[in-house]
Amino acid sequence: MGTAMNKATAAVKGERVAVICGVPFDIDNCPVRDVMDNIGGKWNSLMILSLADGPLRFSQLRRLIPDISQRMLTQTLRDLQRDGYLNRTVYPTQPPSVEYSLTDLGHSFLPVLKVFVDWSLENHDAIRKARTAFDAPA
Amino acid sequence: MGTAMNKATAAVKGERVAVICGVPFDIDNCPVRDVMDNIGGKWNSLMILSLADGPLRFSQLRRLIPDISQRMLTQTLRDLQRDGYLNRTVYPTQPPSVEYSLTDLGHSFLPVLKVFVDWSLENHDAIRKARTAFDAPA
DNA sequence: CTGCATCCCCGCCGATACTG
DNA sequence: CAGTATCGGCGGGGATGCAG
Repeated sequence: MGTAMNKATAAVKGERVAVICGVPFDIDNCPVRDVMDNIGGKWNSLMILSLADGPLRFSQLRRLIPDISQRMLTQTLRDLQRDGYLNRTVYPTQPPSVEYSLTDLGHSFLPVLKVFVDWSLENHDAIRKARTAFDAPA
Repeated sequence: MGTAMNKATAAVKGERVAVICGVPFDIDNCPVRDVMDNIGGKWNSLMILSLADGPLRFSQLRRLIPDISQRMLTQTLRDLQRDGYLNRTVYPTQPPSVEYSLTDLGHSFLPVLKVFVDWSLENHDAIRKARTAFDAPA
């Protein structure tokens, strides 16, 4: 869900806005899309949920989410920190330990995520059924 | 956010589950991830919102969301139909017209989306500020 | 322990052209 | 009007190895 755009179209169009449900959507700088980019990644929402109950260190997160690679763990954490969801605190021990915790912004997002999680759990079966029905040979 | 996995790792691992916030997350078949895949695409959520007020035809959607290509419009609509969010009704006129509308599942998702949209609008500035602060040269 | 660098595959998405 | 087909770029994300 990138906001990327080549220069040609960028030069032609100017601030196209779609008004949907009374909400103006700036196609080129859409808040919804922007947030979706942040938490739509493979591990991002899981990461925020993991820190809901308190700070965790890198290796703790690694153990909590068994299937993530170091690479993606590092990258996901950096992305979320960059967008203000996470704090990163380095303790100069030997060897060093790094603790991650939710910011106020991160905490404020938890209820949103909860609504999403609840709906997903409740409707996942229906979705899977719809999918297999659709894929069934006509 | 694909649930894809090569056979080697699939054979090795068996039903790893991470318990986060009291909710068990089946890493390999995670409802949250599955739903996120559905509506995390570039146009998907916008499409659902567009149909919130009532059914629309293909060309109407095209006009409503000016920057989408035919290809992505078709594909997005098919994906959402496949997962049960949308109905697709063909009227055998000349030339044919096709109408898209939300299913019950699609309607039930609107409140979830609204929570998400509201939060995004409210916190977009904070996120952008966090981002530029993070990107600022140390 | 925490992280970065590299290689590489694959799927999203755009642009363009063509069909009933 | 409502699609389908094809090509191609770009980025997400996994595997592996190295570093402080």
